[in-house]
Amino acid sequence: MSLPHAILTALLEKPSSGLELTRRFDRSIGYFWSATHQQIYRELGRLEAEGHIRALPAEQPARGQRKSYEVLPAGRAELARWTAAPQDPRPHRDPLLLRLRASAVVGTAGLREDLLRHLDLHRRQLAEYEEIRRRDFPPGRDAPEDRLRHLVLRAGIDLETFWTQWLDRALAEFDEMGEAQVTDGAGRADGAGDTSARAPEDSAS
Amino acid sequence: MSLPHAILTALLEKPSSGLELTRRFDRSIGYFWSATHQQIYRELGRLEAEGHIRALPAEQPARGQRKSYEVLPAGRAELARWTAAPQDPRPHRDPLLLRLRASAVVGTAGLREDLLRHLDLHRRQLAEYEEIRRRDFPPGRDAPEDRLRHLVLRAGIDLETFWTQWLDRALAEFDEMGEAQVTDGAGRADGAGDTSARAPEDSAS
DNA sequence: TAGACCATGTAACATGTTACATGATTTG
DNA sequence: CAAATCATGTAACATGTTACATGGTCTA
Repeated sequence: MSLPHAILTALLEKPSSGLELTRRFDRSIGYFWSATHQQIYRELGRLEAEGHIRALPAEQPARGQRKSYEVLPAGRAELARWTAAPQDPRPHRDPLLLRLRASAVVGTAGLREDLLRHLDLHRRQLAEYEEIRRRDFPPGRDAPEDRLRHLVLRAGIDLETFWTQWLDRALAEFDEMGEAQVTDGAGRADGAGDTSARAPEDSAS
Repeated sequence: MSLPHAILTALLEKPSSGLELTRRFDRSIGYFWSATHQQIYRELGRLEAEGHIRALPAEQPARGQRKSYEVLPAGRAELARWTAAPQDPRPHRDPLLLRLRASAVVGTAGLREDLLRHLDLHRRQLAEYEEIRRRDFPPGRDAPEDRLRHLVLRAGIDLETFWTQWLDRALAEFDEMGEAQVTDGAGRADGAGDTSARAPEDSAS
């Protein structure tokens, strides 16, 4: 239920064509709500059908011609409604944590390299956010809109900081485990294995 | 591509029926890969069809009868393969950050209460994780599997810590903005509004 | 024996992903 | 004018969500 509202926000900030939106989703908005161009075109169609946006009049016809959209009053009202309505936090879904947990059962083979790769990616993302911060939020601006957007950016910075720190620690643990490491993996995929590998968390009642 | 692997991990830790899995997904595994019972039953069916798991023989017939599953060698091998294979981090999707950004354009009405509510929810989750940590990871255990699972738990703890801190700060900002607050919202949904509300991040290139 | 809950499922739909198609514009 | 790239889309599929259905077991 969020993609249309992400698009409405982006269009209110600046009327755009589908491709422009796609590019902006690769930069700013997409940092916390990503979308592919297929999703965006599909959603633009729906939003137009619902009367929330309209194509800017510029006598452009069919395929291959760019088409810009702007938000209509009904769209703005819908966005305001959605923003004000309470919403529960959505549950996390993180494959990397899942793989780590799986590795406690089937072995850590291959994982370390990918942790390193992720660490690098998160460091780059962090650097990118900090560059944006330097550029767009110099000390002393405090229009409410700037404060709100700065707050969002700080969430991104703090999240990436968390990941880099956590991955550092994870890698340190991997190194400490050293030889004692569970490198089993497919080695005994013959299934004669123990099923005693219960995870502690499940011990709860 | 992760749900089947989450289920394989859970079943390796302990063979279970669909409902038992559902409950465990509400507790431990589900903290970083949630799933409803419908998803779980659908996926159990597929995993069985693929020969990755099998129902434990216990002459239980049709509907309404519990059916336990265990992982077969092929399933364990598939899990090991998946765990070792590199995977890119998936992009974030966070409606709350989106709403905050939208509020820079359509007003902050209603948001503060929901931030408070989220703060409360994250504090509770944090307390729950710390309770699990006290119970299951007393100092001095260092079997590799425990270390790996502890690492995962710490990611949960650190993430919830991040959210509580960030929400604290966000609420402080809201209070500072005070009267100057953008409480507009539907107030001028007549659409005569400014479209000059460009977000700084978009100024790139 | 009626109602609550346990346990497994079906169906319909919404959202997200991947692969491909098509016309327009630019550039060598 | 051929090839690359821009811009908009279609189709098929995978995943996730919501609402409901069905039979079994327990308890007042």
